Amino acid sequence: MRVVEEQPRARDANATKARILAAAKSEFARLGLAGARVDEIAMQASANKRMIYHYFGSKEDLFRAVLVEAYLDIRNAEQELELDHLPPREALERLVRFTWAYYLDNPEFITLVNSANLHRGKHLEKSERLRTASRRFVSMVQEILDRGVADDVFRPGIDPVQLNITIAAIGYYYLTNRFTGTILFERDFMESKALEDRLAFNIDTVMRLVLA
Amino acid sequence: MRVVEEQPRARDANATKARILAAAKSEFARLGLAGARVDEIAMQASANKRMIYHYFGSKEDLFRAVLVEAYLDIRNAEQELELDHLPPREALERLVRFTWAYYLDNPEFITLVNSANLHRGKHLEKSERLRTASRRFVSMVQEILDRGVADDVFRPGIDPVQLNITIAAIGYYYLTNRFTGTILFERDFMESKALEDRLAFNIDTVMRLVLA
DNA sequence: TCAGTAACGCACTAGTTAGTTACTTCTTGC
DNA sequence: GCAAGAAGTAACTAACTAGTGCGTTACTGA
Repeated sequence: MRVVEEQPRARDANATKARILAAAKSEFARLGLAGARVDEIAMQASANKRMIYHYFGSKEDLFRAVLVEAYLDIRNAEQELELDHLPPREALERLVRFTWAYYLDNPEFITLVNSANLHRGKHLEKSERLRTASRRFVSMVQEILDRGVADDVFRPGIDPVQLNITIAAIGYYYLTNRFTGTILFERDFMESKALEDRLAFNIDTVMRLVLA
Repeated sequence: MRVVEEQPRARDANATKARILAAAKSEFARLGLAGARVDEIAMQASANKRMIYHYFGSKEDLFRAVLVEAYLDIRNAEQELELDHLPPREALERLVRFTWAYYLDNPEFITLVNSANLHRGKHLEKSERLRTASRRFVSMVQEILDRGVADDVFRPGIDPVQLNITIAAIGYYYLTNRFTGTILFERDFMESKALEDRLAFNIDTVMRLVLA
């Protein structure tokens, strides 16, 4: 007698791997490496826990895979900006707006990076793909700065890495510490007016930093 | 027969509490709330685990106590700066230098704040002492800005909270993400020259932001 | 001086957790 | 059409972990 039954899922290694990775990203972002539970990741991925060990080897290696993917995602998004088609001022402002929007739209990126650094970066070692992507990103900013200096709108001698760090910092810090910030400073950090104000302040900060 | 024996420790509730709190701060900073182990904290404090539950109630309440202490510590240090005796420019530069030095000298503060925010601030709720301390800090910066505007060295209309956040951000981000930063940007973030450069860049950033 | 109380410690428990064993089921290249 | 390997599953384990029960030891105030 054949009653209504769940179909066994079509077998698809790539899809299963992707579901595990997505569930892991969400759980590691929400609870950190130590706080996340492998069983919970398996459940969220609608996969068997054994599959996690089959595809990724260990909890730490899964975390490693999540981190690499998260970094490649943001570096890819940055490349799609095509800032070299814009005048230097517009290009830089667009980069500041993009960075801010990316953190807002991908809050798990921030907590993953925090977790990676809590563990002193040991899950990110020697990934040549990441280093290449970062190099390309720094060159992109360097080029904007060079064009700005040539046009006499930016002052010379600005280190593109320091500038990058600052652009990231002024958005990242506000968002990662929004909970303690909201409590200590008695204002809602996530209210839309507050977000607007912060973005405007950040654009102003960066422009005053680079303008000739 | 009395052989050589450990003396039972003199009983001192405050000392035991303080040792537990110090050990907890170190462990929570190093491993996060989920990663820290109550047994390890007890061992590091040379205390019995039972004492932790006696004095603090639970692992989460111990974490709460560590966080409140960490915030009160930095706010107290800030108050000792006595910036109101300095001309506005010097006062602001001193604040930037202080913030940077505090993070460098108290790296556990940064990871504790990150952990507090990973848990969405729920361990920091409704501490009136902290709110009072924060208010006093914002007033301090507001006063520097006001004096600067009166002296025509600072431009008017700067929000002291936004300025505070930025001053914290540009130091905090660099240091908290120094591990991934070192890997991605292929430079040692903690080398003394790198630290100097970053501080100089940050002072420059803040000055360009506020100067008239 | 001694009873009451606070500090302290041992040994345990109930529940969890990363990782594994031993198996079945599906898919694919020949 | 079928062998072989890959995908998938359930049940298990050994180690761990927050929290506790219950007893002992040192202070302290009356």
